[in-house]
Amino acid sequence: MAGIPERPTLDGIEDRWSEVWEADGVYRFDRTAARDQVFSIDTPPPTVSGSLHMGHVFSYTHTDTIARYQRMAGKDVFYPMGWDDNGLPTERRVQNYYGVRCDPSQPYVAGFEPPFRGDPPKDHRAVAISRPNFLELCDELVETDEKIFEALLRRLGLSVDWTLKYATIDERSRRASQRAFLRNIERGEAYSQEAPTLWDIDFRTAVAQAEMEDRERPGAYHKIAFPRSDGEGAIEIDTTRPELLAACVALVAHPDDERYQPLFGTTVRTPLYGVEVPVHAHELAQPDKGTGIAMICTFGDTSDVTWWRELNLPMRAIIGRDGRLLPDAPNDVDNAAYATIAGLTTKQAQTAVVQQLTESGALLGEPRPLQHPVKFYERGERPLEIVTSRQWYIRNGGRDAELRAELVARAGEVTWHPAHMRHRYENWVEGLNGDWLVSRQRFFGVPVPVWYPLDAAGEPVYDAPLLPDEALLPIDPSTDVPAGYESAQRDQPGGFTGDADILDTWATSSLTPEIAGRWEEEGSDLFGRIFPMDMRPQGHDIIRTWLFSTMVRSHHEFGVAPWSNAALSGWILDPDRKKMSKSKGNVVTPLDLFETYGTDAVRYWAASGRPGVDTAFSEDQMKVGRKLATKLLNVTKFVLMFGEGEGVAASTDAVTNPLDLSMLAKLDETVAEATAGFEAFDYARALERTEAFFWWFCDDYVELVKGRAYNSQGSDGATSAVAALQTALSTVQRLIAPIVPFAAEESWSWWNDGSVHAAAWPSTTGLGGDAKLVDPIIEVLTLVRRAKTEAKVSQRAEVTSVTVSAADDLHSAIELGRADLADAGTIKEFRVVAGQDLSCDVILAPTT
RNA sequence: GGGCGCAUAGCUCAGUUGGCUAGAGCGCUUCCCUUACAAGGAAGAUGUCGGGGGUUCGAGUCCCUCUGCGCCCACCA
Repeated sequence: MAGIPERPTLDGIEDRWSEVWEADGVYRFDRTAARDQVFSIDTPPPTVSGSLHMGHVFSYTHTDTIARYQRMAGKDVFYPMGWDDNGLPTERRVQNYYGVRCDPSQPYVAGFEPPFRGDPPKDHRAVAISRPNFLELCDELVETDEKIFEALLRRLGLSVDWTLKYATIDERSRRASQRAFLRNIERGEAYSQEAPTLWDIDFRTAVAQAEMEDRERPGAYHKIAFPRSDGEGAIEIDTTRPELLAACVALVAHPDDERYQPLFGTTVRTPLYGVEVPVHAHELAQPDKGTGIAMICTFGDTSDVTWWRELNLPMRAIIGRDGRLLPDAPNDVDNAAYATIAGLTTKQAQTAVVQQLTESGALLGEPRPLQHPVKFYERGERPLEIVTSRQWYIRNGGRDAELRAELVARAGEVTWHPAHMRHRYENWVEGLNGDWLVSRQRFFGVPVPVWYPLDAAGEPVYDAPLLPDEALLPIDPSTDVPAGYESAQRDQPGGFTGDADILDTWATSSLTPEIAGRWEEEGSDLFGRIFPMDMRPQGHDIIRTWLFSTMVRSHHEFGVAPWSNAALSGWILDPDRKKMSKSKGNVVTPLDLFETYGTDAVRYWAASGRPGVDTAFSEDQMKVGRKLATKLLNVTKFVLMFGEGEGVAASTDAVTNPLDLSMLAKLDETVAEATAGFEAFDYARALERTEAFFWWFCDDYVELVKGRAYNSQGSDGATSAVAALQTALSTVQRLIAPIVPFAAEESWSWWNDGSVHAAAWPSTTGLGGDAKLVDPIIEVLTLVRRAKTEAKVSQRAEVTSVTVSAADDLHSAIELGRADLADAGTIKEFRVVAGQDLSCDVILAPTT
């Protein structure tokens, strides 16, 4: 117990209490707790590729309020923190930060010093470094970034147990990721396949459907004439990608389209290249698009893939993995014509092809510009291409209706907050059109844990991958050697080769419950105590990635949904209702706001955003939060002045005055509502109810009974008032603690031992007072205040007499408040007379 | 094209199963240094509850419909 300070202040309480909480292990998870005593949280590991922003502060605060509530409600809270540091975002940051790029053909340099540490000049050309050197820099940068993240989240007051920290690149994560993936392979849930794949030409990796997004880009329709093989004129098609003409394998129109029905089964010749291609019918073709007949190329977009597959068309690939046209034409394409565009970028090739078509007369009219959506990797800068490559997939229902239905049904095991977020999940799952591509041609990630035997010709036998023993995990197939082989046999005919790819970052972060819970780690029984988890908090934008992928892995491995509740948080919006974006320069750093308003105030703003609802960034709300925190300190100081230093754990037995009981009845309602709010993961409602009571308590009730508490009406009245004040104070401090943990702890510490965050969640007093009894009395107080305000005198000014006119049924209540009102309003004479609506005749004492 | 959400005071939002004259905070106006708090306190003004129709004794709340805004998905020649 710290005692009451002279001048309560919020300054510095964050650092002070953070240290105490850490030292006392207030948030430490008890690993012996049984499953039904535990509340486990599948914390979203932030991507370690930059800085934490207000969106993080917003949603992490939401989760923390729930964690704190559950802890006070008696649960042993499993609240870990992780860092999502593997994958492309980190690689890109390393490239930009150090001015390097990974080139696996480079030799390792021991003790390598990067050219820069932070902000290389714009004209700097990235230095090519070996994969091990690159990975070392990844590790280095991630370590410093994570320290900064941890400091900020501690400052935010998150009640995480920092001893449970993990990172998605750490050894345990790699082990869990590889173990789960191997089991997917063994059960047939993961497979590798050579297939057309969405490909980012800058990152030079395959990407998944979930990571793809549309962006509006300018383009142009080009009308091209394909001469008919029978010599009867030409077929005109519109295309936005004339550069793919050499990759054309067919034309396609809708089967019902009478314009083209006579031509189905005939052939045409491609301009410039003279390749004979058939005219096909397919329902996917849209008669109202362009000329109603399209050229199919391998591959211009995803519908080309569909047509190519369903119409059994040949392959004429011309785009390489670097986004440039391949050096050699496909087999049956005139290589002389193709040579003029070989090696060009798609953009350069388009210019060249258009010029050639114009010269040959095959281009009809001028290109017609248009804006159209183009597919991008969500982190990419140039449009995705489609190339054929061998990749690993995990089955997610995209090619299997039965599995899809099972995954949709899993949503029913989860309570969604807010409920409509379930639709987004179902919508996504039902719209899947392919399995989950998990391999990436990148470097900083969990290696695909397989090798392939090489046949006599040195070709990999992909159908018979060599899998490691689980006990040896994690492995790196580029350095580790499969059982039964010698290191010298690597990449030798008859030997083996390691899979060079890594797993997509989601393939690991989809296992956060397993990673955090030390799934199948030797000597740990933790997982059984925390899984399935109670809560998955996350942004609604990653339902299709993180939420869904976690569901897929849990479904395959455990046949159960990984959590019982999913809490989806909204976006932060600019005050002008636009989604907050970094480019607009309107991003305020969290630390500045913590300094300006105090952490509690920022948390207050965050907690006022209802679950799942986009919320405007508002410093005004933070000011209100700061007021609340300040008020909590001040009213605590005031109430404790009456306790003679020892009013701790006030007994409600002493509360006898009906007004005090009425206040406690209101408090009981508040406790019930706040509890119901938190139970439903609605921290905003809990806050709103608590706050409404708190301000009423401070502004009205405390003012009303202040005099009595000062002993103006004898010791029984004072005892009742003080006991009621203390009961309410103790309760409010605990109700508000999940939202403003620092001010709550500070004020609690003045008169209690131990942390408020380890205290029991308040229960109702059950004293059965009449909550409404005190209302007309407060109303009279307000009328007296109004009279003074209108007379422009101090509230302390003396009142000669007050005549209250009120309906008969209020008289007894007002009588009960007579003495308190006289004190609070400095009223000499107080009368109650019969009347209709409540009104007051206030006669002020003459001022001198 | 399909799905979901939102629309209440100048602003940000509450309004839970339909029920007294529709609420809060911010902002605004006026006043007050009052022995917890002047980085405070008291009081006040402000609404065709997006439009139209329906159910009902009664609709911000339920049903239909229209409009506007936002998000997700599909389409992408």
